[in-house]
Amino acid sequence: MSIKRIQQITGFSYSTISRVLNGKAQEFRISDKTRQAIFKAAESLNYRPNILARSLRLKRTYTIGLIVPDIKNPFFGELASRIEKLLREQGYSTILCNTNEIPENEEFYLKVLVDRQVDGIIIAPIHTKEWDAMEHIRRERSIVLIDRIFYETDIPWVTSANEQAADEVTSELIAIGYPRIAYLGGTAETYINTMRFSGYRKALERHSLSVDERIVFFEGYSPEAGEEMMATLLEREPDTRAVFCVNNLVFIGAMKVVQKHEIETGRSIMMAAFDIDRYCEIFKRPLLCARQDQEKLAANAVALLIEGIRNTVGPDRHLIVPVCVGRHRIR
Amino acid sequence: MSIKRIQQITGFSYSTISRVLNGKAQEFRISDKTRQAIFKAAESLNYRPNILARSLRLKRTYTIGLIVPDIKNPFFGELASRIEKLLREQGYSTILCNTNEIPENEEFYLKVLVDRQVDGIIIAPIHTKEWDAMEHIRRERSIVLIDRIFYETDIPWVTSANEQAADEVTSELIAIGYPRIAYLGGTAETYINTMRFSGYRKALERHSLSVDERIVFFEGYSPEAGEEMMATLLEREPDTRAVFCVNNLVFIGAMKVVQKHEIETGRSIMMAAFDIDRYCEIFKRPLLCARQDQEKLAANAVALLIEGIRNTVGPDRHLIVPVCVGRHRIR
DNA sequence: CTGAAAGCGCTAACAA
DNA sequence: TTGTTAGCGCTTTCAG
Repeated sequence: MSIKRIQQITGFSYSTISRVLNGKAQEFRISDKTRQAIFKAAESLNYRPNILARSLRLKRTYTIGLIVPDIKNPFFGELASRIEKLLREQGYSTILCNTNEIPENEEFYLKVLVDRQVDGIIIAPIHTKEWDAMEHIRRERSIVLIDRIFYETDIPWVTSANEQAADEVTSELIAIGYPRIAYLGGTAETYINTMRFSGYRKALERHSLSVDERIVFFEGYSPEAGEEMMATLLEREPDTRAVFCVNNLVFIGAMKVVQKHEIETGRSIMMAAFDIDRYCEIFKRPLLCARQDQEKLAANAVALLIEGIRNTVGPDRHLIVPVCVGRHRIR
Repeated sequence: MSIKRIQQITGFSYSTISRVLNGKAQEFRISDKTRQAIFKAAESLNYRPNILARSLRLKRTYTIGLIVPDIKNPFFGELASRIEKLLREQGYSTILCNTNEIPENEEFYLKVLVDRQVDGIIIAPIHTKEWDAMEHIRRERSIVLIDRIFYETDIPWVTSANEQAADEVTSELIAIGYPRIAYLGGTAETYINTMRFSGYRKALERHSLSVDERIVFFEGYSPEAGEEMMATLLEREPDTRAVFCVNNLVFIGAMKVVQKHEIETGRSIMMAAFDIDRYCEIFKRPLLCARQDQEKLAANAVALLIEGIRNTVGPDRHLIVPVCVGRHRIR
């Protein structure tokens, strides 16, 4: 009833009012006093356009869906925070979808977002490849993969240089005197795990070392998985000296076990992991960290998404963001 | 065009189709074969209702807004994760609004959510009291405050027993031999800081100790604030032995400084804070932690919100959730 | 048991 | 420069 209300007051028609309110006064050469009058009325009525009606008409909702596997993970927390901010600045609202690493949830949320007619979707998928529903959806909607991507797809994506960074981390560990490095990984077959493990393997091979399956684990990305893997590892190989964790959460879980072990045995273990820069600062122990560039990940994902929405797809729709590998020790 | 399409195929009218599709077949005693036919057509067309149109008509969007100060903070990350899940289970989608601790953003987001006609809003506010816009909004929309609340308001809220927990933490510190405890707090005047500081003060007073303003700081809730407060503290009082941090982030920042200090001086500092249970598990040092019950916070907030939406407000619209205080040391 | 038709609030094509 | 009007897709009276 709102535009109607303005029309009752000012006497101008729907269209004129709509035009003025949408900043098209110039375009339609609407007289200044008409414009003023409409603005005044709108203001006095505290007019707010009905976004639902507009969206229904325009078939654009200015809403995007963000699907992440675990918003509790500070890595995704920061990513979400950056993405949401950038989208907001472009006038979009963000619907948060937390899949909890459960593939069924991912499929479910995708449907929800389509039903809600979001203009686009940014997703860090659990699935490792495009499935039927997704293939269907992306034909009519802008989608961008972030962090975790599909091996072969022409869906735009942005991810980190996971393989290279894992390679660097492993090489560095070898260089500083740890030829035997355990690997605590995420779920097998998963993109992130595959790439990071591949980097780990390549570094070993370059140094004429080979992967020892007894110290390699693919259990999952959670603290619980980390704890379990580390416990099993130390049971099997109590004199482990170096461990590479696939992510921050696995690191957290592993550290629980490591701390106890170090106290009990007096032997220390060198730890390395992705995205533990926050922890690096507050541990007395030396740590090796591969730090993803969340700013670039988020910025590129949003840029690709908007390009998709505006149908102005650039040439580089697949981006790999460099990762910063660094040793750390409190001085 | 979708219901129209079904009507073209089946020949039944809009209303009949709408009724069947909304499960009102029984209510309107629609014949079985009509029902079947409509369902079949819907299925074959892969019919999905247009939520926008429905919302426009019904004036309900099945969307709620979640406003948090900092989604990067794992505390809010977990809270968001739980809230989103519970809402999802009730058929609601969640719009994420991250204010970044900036009051202007809060006001802005509130407007956005109203414009988007969300059915309700869950907010951990930065503002410390109801401001004009908010007062207006809550008349026509269900709002629930979580974590941070307003002192005097009849807006439903749920928060933790902050004062009591801070009191317990402080008493425990005193009991185990630390009569002189520094307090690293959040922004002054803020609800959380006020309550926790009050608990701290009460515990001291009960033990006939008084607050020493030289070791009390109200800088903010971020790691940066924590780092700065801790640095200033140690400059002023290099032989500080115990510190109480207002939250997990301040703790993180403070720990950076503490670690260095301990290495340089050989003197250790007893640390206590809210919501550092994750860290407790991975530090060798003893730690004292007040752990908020996020499950209850989230569940109650959602329950209150839904009550508000359904207009079935119960008697207890203001809830205080107990906090678990515990010492920790890796065995 | 089923249908006709109004209307949610807005935009835009077409007229004037 | 402004107005008329048709719809976007749905729900729901009111009328059979």
